[in-house]
Amino acid sequence: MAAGIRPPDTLTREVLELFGTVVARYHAEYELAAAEHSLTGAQARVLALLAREPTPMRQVARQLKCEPSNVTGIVDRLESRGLVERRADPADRRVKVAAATEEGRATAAQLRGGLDFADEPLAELTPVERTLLRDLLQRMLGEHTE
Amino acid sequence: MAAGIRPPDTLTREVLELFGTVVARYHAEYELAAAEHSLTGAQARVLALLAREPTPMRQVARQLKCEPSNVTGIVDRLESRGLVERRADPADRRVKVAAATEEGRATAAQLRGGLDFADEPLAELTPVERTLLRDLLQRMLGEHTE
DNA sequence: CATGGATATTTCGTGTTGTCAAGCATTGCG
DNA sequence: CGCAATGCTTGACAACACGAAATATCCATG
Repeated sequence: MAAGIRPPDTLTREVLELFGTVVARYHAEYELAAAEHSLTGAQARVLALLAREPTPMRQVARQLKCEPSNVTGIVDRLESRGLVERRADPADRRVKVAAATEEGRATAAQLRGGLDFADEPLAELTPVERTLLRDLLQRMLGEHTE
Repeated sequence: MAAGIRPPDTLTREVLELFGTVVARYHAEYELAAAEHSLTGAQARVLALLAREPTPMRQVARQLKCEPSNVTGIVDRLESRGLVERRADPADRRVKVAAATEEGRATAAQLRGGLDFADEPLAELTPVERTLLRDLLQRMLGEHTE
């Protein structure tokens, strides 16, 4: 915090590189798990989100960090497969609440189960290590939470 | 290792969730950093790759985990901006080696510098913690390395 | 050395994701 | 009421991803 200039720390670089690899792998695994249910990554993400709780379109967009117009298409495709449905919000007739159907929730559950990427190696770590990892990650995220 | 069945460990779930968040943030930051150079995420990834060392198309595809036909377009766009060039491989006239130009390498360097996401919070960790984080990540990746 | 199978790249067609601008309905405030 | 703000959709467009087919080159085998 003292100096604005940060020398190119080898260790930091190394960790960054590793994170990049982890991110890439995580993505690939997620995409793969989704594909097993004939879903794209984006569709799987939205479905997972809606399986948690019904959500207005606009909020979905916010959580996906994309434009609302984009969500329309994704939900369209999920809806046409019967995994999601649009409901009217009685409190505000402008908003449409997207909600996972019974089948949608089942698919989301299977999807979560199939996401075995980090699961497996994580199991190799001792509880102490896992706790440490969790804390480190939390600190990394805490710094940038808006 | 003993039992095939793994109970839904709360701590593991928590870490997984955190990884999901980290991945999401990493992606968003990367996309943003790329956008500042009028590049898409995919273009930035390929450029970073080629700035390291010239690489045949097919290997780029392998590292990107995508179809070779896809790389053609991405390199096309980078080439049209003068950031990348295609060279013939004297040893095998089938392969085209994509290489970053001088300008491409400069852009890649700037891009790396702008990737301040994990950098910042990582600086808060002690060297011991960073080392631990590195080892944990390596173990996670080591299990699944092909 | 010629034939043919494998490999590297590109092209084409298609679907999904993402953006932005415009449009429509509804809400809520002055 | 009038009117800006809000929520969602539509349309046009670029990028990206896949798969199949085309082309060129390599290499092993006969």
